Formats: sequence, structure tokens, C-alpha cells
Amino acid sequence: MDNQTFRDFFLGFIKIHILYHAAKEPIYGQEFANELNRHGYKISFGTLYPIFHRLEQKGLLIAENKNVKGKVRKYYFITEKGNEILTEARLKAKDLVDELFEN
Amino acid sequence: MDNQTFRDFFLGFIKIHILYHAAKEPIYGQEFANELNRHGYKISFGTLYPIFHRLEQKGLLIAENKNVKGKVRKYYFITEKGNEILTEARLKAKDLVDELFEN
DNA sequence: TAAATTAATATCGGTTTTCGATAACGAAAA
DNA sequence: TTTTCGTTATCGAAAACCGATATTAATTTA
Repeated sequence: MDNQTFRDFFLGFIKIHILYHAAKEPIYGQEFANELNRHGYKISFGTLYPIFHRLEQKGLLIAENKNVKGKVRKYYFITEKGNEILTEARLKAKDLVDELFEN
Repeated sequence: MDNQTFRDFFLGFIKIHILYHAAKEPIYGQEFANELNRHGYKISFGTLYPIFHRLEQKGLLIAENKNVKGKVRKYYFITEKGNEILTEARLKAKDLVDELFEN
């Protein structure tokens, strides 16, 4: 599967994963990108950062700057609304994937 | 979850489902849209048809016109390459969704 | 204390995708 | 020959994507 097809199919999954990870513990861009890389998924910062911004605008995440070893990180926390959306998205995602394995 | 968020998260899933359904039996636009509706998912024809076109351009689907009761339908069949991509996508999708339920 | 380094976020501009609305198609029916 | 009807195609504006480049801010080095 070429990269373009991969992103076309899976960028939505990655957005749900952002909520999922932010629900477990605050995340920031570089770290999240690194974790994606570790799993073999690549995403440009020009794509990733605007996604964070939009999730924040929609009220699903909240950002908080934190200074770590002299570098400013923008940590994202999930909101209550974000958690509700995550719960809903998780179930829908499961249904859709389960259906792919029927037959 | 508002419609825009839904599409943002799930349009990729729907693309995989197009391959999945085309692998089971030939599908055409209206019917596929109807089935999505039945499951509560909405997608505009201005979005759906170009998706079919791109999947065809990439060699994952092949189209064939068929005349049914005087109406021309464009049936899409999956190709061998499409089947390979589907198999790969299905596994990746499962992994990603399984991870959403860890913890 | 000025310059360079570093980890990180932000944004730019060109391209692609999305999408509601509207147009076009083609066979059958009127 | 016009109308109807199920269906596909396309339009134009908005949004998203993305690789590249710029910016930020504290620390280290000179």
C-alpha cells in the first residue's frame, strides 16, 4: 500500500487515536509523531499540528504549554466532550471493523 | 458527534468498506449510498463518486456499465490489486481499533 | 553577553479532497 | 418527440493535506 493510499484510509483512525492517547495522558506533537513512526505510520507536522488545533477548536482537547528542559511543549489534554466523542467513535470504529471480518 | 467530525474520522473507514463490498459483489453508487444511509452514515454523491473514480484510477476497482430497467448503472468490481490492498487495510484497521480498547 | 544549538510549534503556498448543488445522461414510457 | 426517472458527472468554493521553511524560547557555548 502506497503512502498516499495509507493516509487516505487511515488519517481518520489516527485522529481517533489522538483522542485516545490524550485520554490516557497528556500528549504533545513530537512525541505523538514519534510514536506513530515507531508503529510504522508517518504523518507530516504540517498535517499533525493543524489537526491538534482543530480538535482544540472543537473543544475536544485543551492545550497547555509546559517548559521541559528549556523547551516549550504544548501538551494536549482531553476534555469531557472529547471523552464522549471518543467513546462514541471507538464503538463506531469497532462496528465498522468487525463488519470487515464478516463472511 | 456532529456530521463534520463524523466524516473527518470515518471517511477512511468508508473507503475501505467500498473495497470490502466490491469484493463480495459488484456495487454501484446509489446502492452503496443507500446502504450507508441504512446504517446511519451519510455521504454526498459529490464525495462518493470521485472516490470511486480515484479507486478506479489506482487500479483497485474496475467499472462496468450495466443497463437495468432502462437505467445505466456503473458497477464496480474489485481487482486483484484491490483485494491485496483490502487484506492489508483490514488487518491494519483491526490493529488500530484493537488498540483503542486496550487499558 | 552574544551567538549557536536544540527541541519544539507554527505557518506558507501549492495541491488535493470534500461536498452540496446542479447538470447531464440514456433508456423507457407517455 | 417530450417527459420521466434512476443514475452518474461535474462545478466552484471551502477545507484539508503536506513538505518545506520559519519561528520560538530557553540553554549551552564561545
